[in-house]
Amino acid sequence: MDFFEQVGTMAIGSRLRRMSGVFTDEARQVFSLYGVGLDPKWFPVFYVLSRNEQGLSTTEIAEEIGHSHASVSQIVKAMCAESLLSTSRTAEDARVNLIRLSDAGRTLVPTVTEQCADVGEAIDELLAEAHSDLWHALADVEHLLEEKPLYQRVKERYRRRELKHTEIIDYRPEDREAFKTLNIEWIDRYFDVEETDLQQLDHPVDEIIKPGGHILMALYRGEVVGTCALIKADEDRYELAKMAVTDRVQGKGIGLLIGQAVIEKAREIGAGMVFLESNTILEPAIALYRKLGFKRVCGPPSPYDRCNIQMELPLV
Amino acid sequence: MDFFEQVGTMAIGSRLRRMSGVFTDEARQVFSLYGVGLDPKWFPVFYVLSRNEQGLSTTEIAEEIGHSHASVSQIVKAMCAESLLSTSRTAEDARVNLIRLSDAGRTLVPTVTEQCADVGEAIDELLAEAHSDLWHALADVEHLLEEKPLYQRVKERYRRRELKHTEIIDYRPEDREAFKTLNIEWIDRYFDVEETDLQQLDHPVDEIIKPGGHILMALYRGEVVGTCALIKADEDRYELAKMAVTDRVQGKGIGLLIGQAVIEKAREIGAGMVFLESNTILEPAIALYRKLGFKRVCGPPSPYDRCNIQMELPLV
DNA sequence: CAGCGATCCGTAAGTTCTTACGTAATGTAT
DNA sequence: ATACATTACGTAAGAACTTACGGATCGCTG
Repeated sequence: MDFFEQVGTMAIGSRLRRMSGVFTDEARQVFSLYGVGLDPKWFPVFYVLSRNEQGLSTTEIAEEIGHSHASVSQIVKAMCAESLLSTSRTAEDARVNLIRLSDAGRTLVPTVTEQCADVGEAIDELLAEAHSDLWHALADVEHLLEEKPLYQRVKERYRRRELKHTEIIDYRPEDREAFKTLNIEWIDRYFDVEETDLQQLDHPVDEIIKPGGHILMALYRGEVVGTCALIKADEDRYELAKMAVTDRVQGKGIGLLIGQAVIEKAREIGAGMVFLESNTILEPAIALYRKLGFKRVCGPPSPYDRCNIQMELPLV
Repeated sequence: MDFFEQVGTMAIGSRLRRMSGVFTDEARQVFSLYGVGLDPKWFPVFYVLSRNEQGLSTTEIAEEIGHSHASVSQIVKAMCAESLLSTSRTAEDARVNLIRLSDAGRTLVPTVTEQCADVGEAIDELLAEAHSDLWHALADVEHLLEEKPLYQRVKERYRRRELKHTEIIDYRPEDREAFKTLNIEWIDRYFDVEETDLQQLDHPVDEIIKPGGHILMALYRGEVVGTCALIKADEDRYELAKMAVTDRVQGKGIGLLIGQAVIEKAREIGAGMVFLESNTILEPAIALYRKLGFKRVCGPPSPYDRCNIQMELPLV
């Protein structure tokens, strides 16, 4: 059982579960000590009902105690079987089940109140003996997780790790095939490939690079997985286009990396601004552009049918 | 959901469970992020096997990760179905199922190791941001609960509370019936009622009080629930006998209270020592006597058949 | 007022453990 | 060597929730 020592904090989930199990077991004993015929799992329901004399609906109880409504429904059913509760449909709304303590249930309140006081004190004593404050630590962690879930924290690290295996390079002659495939792949999924597309995809050097543009390729573990072009519009303005990252490496932040590299490239060559055209149904892409600093603008109509949004990023 | 605020620390069990649920959900996402086909619940098993190249038995894994062997058995079955593990009976003992990672399983180790590192870091970061140290708080509480379980802590309070409703008084004429019933009740359960018993139980005043002894009665919420006699043996020595507490109020510490009162009474009347006779099958009683300070001695044979142990408590 | 989505609830089934139980293999005491 | 307790294991069933689903009922909309 030195498992926890070995894997350390990573096993915090299991550890919390185990500890909660310990408390559950203890609770069982405590409840039998006080001799009220109350199943420990009924306690939360009993408690909220004891301080809501006028009764509560299933959903209200569920929200109050943080269970699902189904769970409350089951507990209420069991407590009714012991005739601790009485239920009735409300007059105003025939859907809601108004639940309240029965007379039998109310007779338990004084004892349960005493029990609460004793248990509360005992736990306070327990927590006070510890060097670190478990109760506040739980509250802290709860808040911190709300602010930024663990998944996101891990993902940041994951990306950082994956980016070490990612490299952005300038277009090489052997990338011609990949440049085309990567783009066709996604255009085809959402739209029809247009003539303008094929023109550029088939002749990247003539159509993009020779006129003063650039093409960057993203390599992941040595393999081409993404691309993005910077097409010269005029002396000052460049278009970010033909951005594509293969599905296989989605979620590693490679899109962001190649986007940043393209903007960096634009700065290097003295561009005053970068613009792009896209479609609002490509939500992740739009989010990425926004993250890169692009703002939506209304410009002249696009040569592409599929575009319904224009964005730009001033560089000076 | 201000339930936790209202019931306070008493709901710590639920709170721990909820938090462990949050971590479990997060874990699910993290595991899918890294794309190893590993069910989060398999992780502990996978982990211990990854650092025990030579293989482990079901029970060994269970002990290591703190699950039941049945749980491990089920997990192993599932992992075998995905051919992540290989199992074989050992040569020395045909009962044990030697479990180890298969080749397929071993190929996951590097990725899982990376994942562990990332998750570990992320959680460390998370915990470091909190003001109180959750990890150490858990460890502290675990130790404190081992030392003195919650049940015991609550019980102390319960008894204290119940003792407020308990009162020890001197024998009154109207207690004659109760004095007899309380004693017959328990003697009858374990032994046969003897002639000596009946003599004293039927004539407590003549047999016990008039010869210089005392009888105390315990009242719980005004009702007689226990009794104990102090019988004069000679000028210096008194016998503690006829101690009985009704089942109904067992566990409230009333036995201890009445015992202490009897010893107090013995002190008052200048006794040099108190002795008693009992039977070792009455374990709770013996434990109580010990708690009162009595030590086992070997004395002259008892007039009661049922007695096989003698104890005494010097008062000076 | 018919139509339709939203809401409330109860039942069923699933999840992830656990305890209970039966079986086969070992140890051990007679 | 035979009987009996012990150990290791797997299966089944249970515990305490959850999610999924479907049936009523409501409120709104045209």
